[in-house]
Amino acid sequence: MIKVLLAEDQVMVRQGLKAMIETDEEIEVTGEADNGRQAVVLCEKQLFDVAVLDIRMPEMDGIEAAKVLRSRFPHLKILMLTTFDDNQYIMDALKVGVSGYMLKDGDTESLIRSIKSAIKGGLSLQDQVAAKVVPELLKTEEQESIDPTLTPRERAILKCIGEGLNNREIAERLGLSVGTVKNQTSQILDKLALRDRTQLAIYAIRHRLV
Amino acid sequence: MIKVLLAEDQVMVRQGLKAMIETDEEIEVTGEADNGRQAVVLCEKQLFDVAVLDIRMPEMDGIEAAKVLRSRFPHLKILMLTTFDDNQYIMDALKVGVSGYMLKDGDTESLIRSIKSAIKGGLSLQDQVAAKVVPELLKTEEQESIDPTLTPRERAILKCIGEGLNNREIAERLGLSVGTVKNQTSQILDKLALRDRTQLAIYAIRHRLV
DNA sequence: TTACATATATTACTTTAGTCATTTTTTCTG
DNA sequence: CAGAAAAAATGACTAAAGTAATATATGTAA
Repeated sequence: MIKVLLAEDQVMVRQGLKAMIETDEEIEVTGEADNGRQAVVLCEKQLFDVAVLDIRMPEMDGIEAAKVLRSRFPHLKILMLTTFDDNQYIMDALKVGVSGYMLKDGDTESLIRSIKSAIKGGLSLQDQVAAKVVPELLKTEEQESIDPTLTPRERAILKCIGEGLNNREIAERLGLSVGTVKNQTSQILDKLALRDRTQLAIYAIRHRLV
Repeated sequence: MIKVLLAEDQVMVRQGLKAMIETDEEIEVTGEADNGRQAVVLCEKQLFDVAVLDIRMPEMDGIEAAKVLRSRFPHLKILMLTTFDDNQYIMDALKVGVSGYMLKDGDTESLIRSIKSAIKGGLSLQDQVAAKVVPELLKTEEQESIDPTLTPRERAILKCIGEGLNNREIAERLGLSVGTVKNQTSQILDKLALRDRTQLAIYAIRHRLV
């Protein structure tokens, strides 16, 4: 039997959710809370498998509560529930490490499916939510392609610069003389049309060489 | 009626999928292909709403095909189908902009749900897939908190260094003398226990100051 | 007001980075 | 093997970065 804690400040919504959840005979709502703080207190007294938290609650909101619960009860799975598909909320929740994020206007089956999936280590994202959040996450992933005229040696040096090494350290690591490293660095600066190693380091990081 | 193109090299699997998909009376498989190239050719002749592509196919794989289809037929929604939940594949597919990524061992309903969701602009990620890929994407998002002992001025200078400015440029931008900028930089180096401005630039970027 | 802290500036100095012309060494290729 | 091409090294130089001690203004709390 899956024990669920339901935290939601609007009583009617909470009762509706409880009824929805308990249509499944493997799941049981064994705790209810009006806000995040109450949810945390309840978790200290009772054992739950899954906590379903509304994002917007008085006193302590869902994100805060999730953060606390994640650190104190690592095995507890957390599902966020909201009417808003606000990007920032989604990001925050994902960073905390919740097991799912669903909109309240979802249907009974998907809520139940999410609870069961959370137990198995899955992460439930409703399709509209995923469609919003994944492109957002990918933004930081994109990297412009690195200048192809750089030789492997030059790339190696550029990488070292991106790690913050000075010329002597680079020379040691690559088995070159300091003078050679300087010369190569000049070459790289030339090819990339940059001015100094600081700009090279920035370039290296932005192009994910390091 | 939703018109679906099904690209999958194993005939039996393809027929199985077709049967599964067509249990829904709103969806119809109006095209079948053995590989990515054929899929592209078919799309040039016929109009489809959704293309379901196997990742692994001879001649042209699903990712390649997806790339081509996305650029030539922007309104066509693409779902990737695979037996492997390989991280790299998922990333590649998401970067191309597919509308979903599902494992072949999924059930009929979820496949149909994904097709319908794709039409509406959703992005279907099975829970196991999302659980793998989202933490991966978040990795690059994390930023350690910046040293709180830095003064606002020092932060401003650090930011400038992170943009690749030299001391003269920083002095101009902030209305200081070059000497002051140097002194402040020394201060920052001291506080952050770093050695030179290159390492400062790296710090600035990693901490999302720039 | 005194005294103290803070921010900025100045000066003089050392070290590192970067440029450039030239040479040496290595590697490849006919 | 000869000779060209590429990679690495040298040395001499300039410019920029970084250090450190000290000076000057400005505001603020005792």
